[in-house]
Amino acid sequence: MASIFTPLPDKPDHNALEVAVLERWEREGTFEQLRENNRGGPRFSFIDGPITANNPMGVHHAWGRTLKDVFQRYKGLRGFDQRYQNGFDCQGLWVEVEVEKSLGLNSKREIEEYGLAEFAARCRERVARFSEEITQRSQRLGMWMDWDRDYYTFSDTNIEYIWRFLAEVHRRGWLYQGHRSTVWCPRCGTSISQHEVFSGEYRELEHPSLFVRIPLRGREGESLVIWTTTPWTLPANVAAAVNPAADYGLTEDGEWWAVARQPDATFVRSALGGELVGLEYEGPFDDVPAQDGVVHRVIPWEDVSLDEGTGIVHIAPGAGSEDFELGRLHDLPVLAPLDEAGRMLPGFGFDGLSTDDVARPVIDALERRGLLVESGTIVHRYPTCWRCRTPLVFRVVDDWFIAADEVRQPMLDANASVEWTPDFYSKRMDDWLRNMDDWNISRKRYYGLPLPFYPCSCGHLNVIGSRAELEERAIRGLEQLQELHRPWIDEVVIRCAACDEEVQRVPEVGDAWLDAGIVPLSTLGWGNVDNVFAGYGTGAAKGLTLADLPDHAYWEEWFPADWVSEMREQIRLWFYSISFMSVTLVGRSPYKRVLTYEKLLDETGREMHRSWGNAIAVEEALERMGADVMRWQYCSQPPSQNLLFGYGPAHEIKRKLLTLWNSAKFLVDYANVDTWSPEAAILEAGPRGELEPLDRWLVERTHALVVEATEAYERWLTVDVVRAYESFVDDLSNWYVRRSRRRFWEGDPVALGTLWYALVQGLRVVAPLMPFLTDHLWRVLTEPADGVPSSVHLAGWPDTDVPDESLLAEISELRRVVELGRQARSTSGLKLRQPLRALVVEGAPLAKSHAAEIADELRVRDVSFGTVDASELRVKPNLPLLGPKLGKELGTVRAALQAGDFEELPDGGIRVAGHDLTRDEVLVEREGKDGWAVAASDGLTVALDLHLDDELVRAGRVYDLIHRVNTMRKEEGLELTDRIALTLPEEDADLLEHSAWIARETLATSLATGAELALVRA
RNA sequence: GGGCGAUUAGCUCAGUCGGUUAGAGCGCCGCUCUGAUAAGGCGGAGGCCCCUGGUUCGAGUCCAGGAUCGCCCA
Repeated sequence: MASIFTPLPDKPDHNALEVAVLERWEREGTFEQLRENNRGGPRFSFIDGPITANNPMGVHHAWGRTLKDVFQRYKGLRGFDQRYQNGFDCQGLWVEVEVEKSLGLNSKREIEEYGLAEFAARCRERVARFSEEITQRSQRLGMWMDWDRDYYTFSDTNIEYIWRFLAEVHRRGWLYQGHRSTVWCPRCGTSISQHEVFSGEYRELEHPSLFVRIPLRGREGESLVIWTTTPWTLPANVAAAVNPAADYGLTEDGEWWAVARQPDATFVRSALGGELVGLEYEGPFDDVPAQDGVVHRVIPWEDVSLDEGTGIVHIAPGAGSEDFELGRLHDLPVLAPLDEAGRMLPGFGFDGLSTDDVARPVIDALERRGLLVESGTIVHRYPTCWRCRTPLVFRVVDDWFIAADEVRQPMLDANASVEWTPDFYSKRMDDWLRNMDDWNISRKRYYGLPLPFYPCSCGHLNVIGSRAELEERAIRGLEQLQELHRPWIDEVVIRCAACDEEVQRVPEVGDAWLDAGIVPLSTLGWGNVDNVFAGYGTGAAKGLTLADLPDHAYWEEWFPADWVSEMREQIRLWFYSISFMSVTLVGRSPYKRVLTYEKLLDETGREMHRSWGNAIAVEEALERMGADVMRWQYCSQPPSQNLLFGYGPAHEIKRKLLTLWNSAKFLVDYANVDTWSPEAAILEAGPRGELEPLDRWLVERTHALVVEATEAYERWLTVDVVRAYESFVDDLSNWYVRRSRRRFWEGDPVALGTLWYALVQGLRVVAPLMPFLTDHLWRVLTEPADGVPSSVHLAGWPDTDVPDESLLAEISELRRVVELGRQARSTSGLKLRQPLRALVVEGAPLAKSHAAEIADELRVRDVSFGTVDASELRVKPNLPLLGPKLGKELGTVRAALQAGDFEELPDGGIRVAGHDLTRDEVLVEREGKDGWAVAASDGLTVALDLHLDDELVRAGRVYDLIHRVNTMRKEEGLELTDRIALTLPEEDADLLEHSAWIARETLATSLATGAELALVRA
């Protein structure tokens, strides 16, 4: 006879199962069906922060992508219409650097020799390749997205939207070209913006540590001592800063130090910093041409630290950002010593040397002239480039900036309306916004957003806001403009709006966060007149995507996002840039809610690094643990903490999932034996027939799960879904199934129906987290029932019936009784196979109706509820009741109770320290009773009668015998249903009075006695 | 220096509205089950809940100060 349910193997093969489910989704168009079902439903707008299509996807990406998928799936189950648009970040420094590496180029000069058009082609190829790879991995992870309609930030459409933003920024007067000190990567040859600096790593680096004497003019024999870790900045020195409020002292050697820095020194003279201000000194490299005419002065600076160095700070406005700001304040000359590649410019005495190479000659020169007080090294944290890990330097260059001051408050206001998960991140966003500098948007590079700035020699800055405007104002170059990228865009020359002269574009490209930041406007068609089918795939994105360019009405519907989710560092990156651009253009936050999360580390808590050998590749994880297990691991994590990811935790999860699997397998196996099959009606109405209390409990327990899980999803906390579900499975398996085994062996349809209901409802609740296993089990469990959706993902959300709390409380009290009973048994030294006569329970009124279950669970003949007659009585105050009632008196009462200084009243109350307390106001526990095992906790006491008689001992032997026989059955390889002929040894002949019992439990068709215990298949 | 977090068992973490003997998983020890078996169940050992003050009848929990760690900004 054919099985009703497809039998399940002993354990799941996650990888194979997931691949099969993926094929089924594909074959049956499951995702398309879901979208079709939800079309026209309420909208849930999610906007995807773009993933860089530049490298393979990592397990840390898989975390974020899992969360995105989980909540879209949840909303899908709840009937929400969604866009499911994935995004790729496609241009900027990150792509360039990887392409450079793969081509073996290592400088800007080499890129230019290679040719910009060719270089751009290689960049696009890389994006095409990795967007495809990331798509495949994401699909394997179970991510449901509209994969043919991704947005690519290098599309001309996206670029045009950014132009429009920049034109608006210019119109408001926020755009300026700044001659400023910026953080610079000497290898990449470009500046790094404030938010990028901290994306790079601070590395422990060893640098020189120099104490240098600079002689004061007009004060023979007196010098200031300064400290620096960057010798290359010394030739650019123009001033020395002192803390005006600090004490300085002159040593016997004629050196000025902050007193705080030389606590043990003897000073021949002392002065406040303020008194030193204005003094002139000889610079350390006055002889170099760049220093011609520079007068070196002492200036005041409140921020001079007295915690390190000498308390006198060397100032080089051309080589440090604070120095530059101070220089402006005090009108100091700016000597910029470095070229684009971080090498010393002519005129500083060390032509062409790198910042590292210059250290030695500088030290030697100082030494020679007797200016070196001390030379050593220091290991300190130093910022490095976020792409190539080269240590960064400061350079004074012309960069383009967007002034942030006017948009700061509106952005703060917008953030005030955003709901953050976890909520404290809102404060971090505020902090970032309050401190944000002007946005450095230009990069002196090649493959990126072409900044549409055309500064004319007449002084007018032309900013082009669209391709149409460009075409209208172009004089030449349009014919070869295949896309809005270098080198083609550089050939287009326009006419100046002010003076009609020809103007060329600046060579700079834009910060990649402009590309990602415009997405809430560009992908949704803000301000666009007509929907353009497949209209987003323009320029470099042509052929990569079929995404539409929607019209403005669509934008109105889908903006702002109901929800976005990215990792924490996106606060200063994507959350910042989308907010900046949306607040500027449309005056409001582009998202209403955010889920953000911490960092992914290896399972021992170390960062993952390929070179450390502890990185886990996505493919390997998918194969070895499977997508569901990965996803479960991600979802188990509170988002405010680092996730420790690895195979160890994965193994634990597999074991937990095995409990679920076994519960399902248990149902399938016995239903197949008993030819029970489910009906679709159970899904909505619950199990049918005469439900036992335990069945009703499982139904309510299931309702409680649905309610808990729903609340957790609504709070965007997957970890609470996981906890709720794991506890549910534990209850289902270790209480319901274990308590109900016999009913399944007997084919009880009510038990089968109840378990089926609980399992299937449970699957629905975690389907978003674990889409494969749930759908596989759903299919196996629902196939025999007509009219059930073909996939759990099409089944919608279960009704959130309010669970019957009183029934749940009843069972939880029952379980406490059993737990204490087990504790009592374990202290008694009598094994569970030995039945006992009696158990007395005190303090568990709710469990009364479950006496039979308690008896069975603890293998006790008689369970009674009443007072345990024990030698010791322990009474404790019921604090939540007595605290408010007694106030300060509570201490006295408590002490008296503890000391045993009380008397029992006839009604069960307690008289203590002049107070009559009712039965409810105290917790009574008892212990110590001869011949009994007593256990107590939280006002609940159980006492187990340990006296044995012949009848009990014989019954214990029967249990032992049954156990031995069943072990033998298994060893002989008998099937569950095989019948046997059983022979008992002569000495057990007295057990034959229980032959019916023995026969039933061992499936024996005949019992006899013989020389030894034996069985044969009947 | 400013901001945001964290600190609970050997490890990783829960801890509800302030309430009685502070929990779980892993690891360790012991027991048990043998119709989940490279599993399951039960029990045990293992805690200065970072420190100091305060509020309170009562503080792991609330408040203040400090320490240490992490992150963000100077």
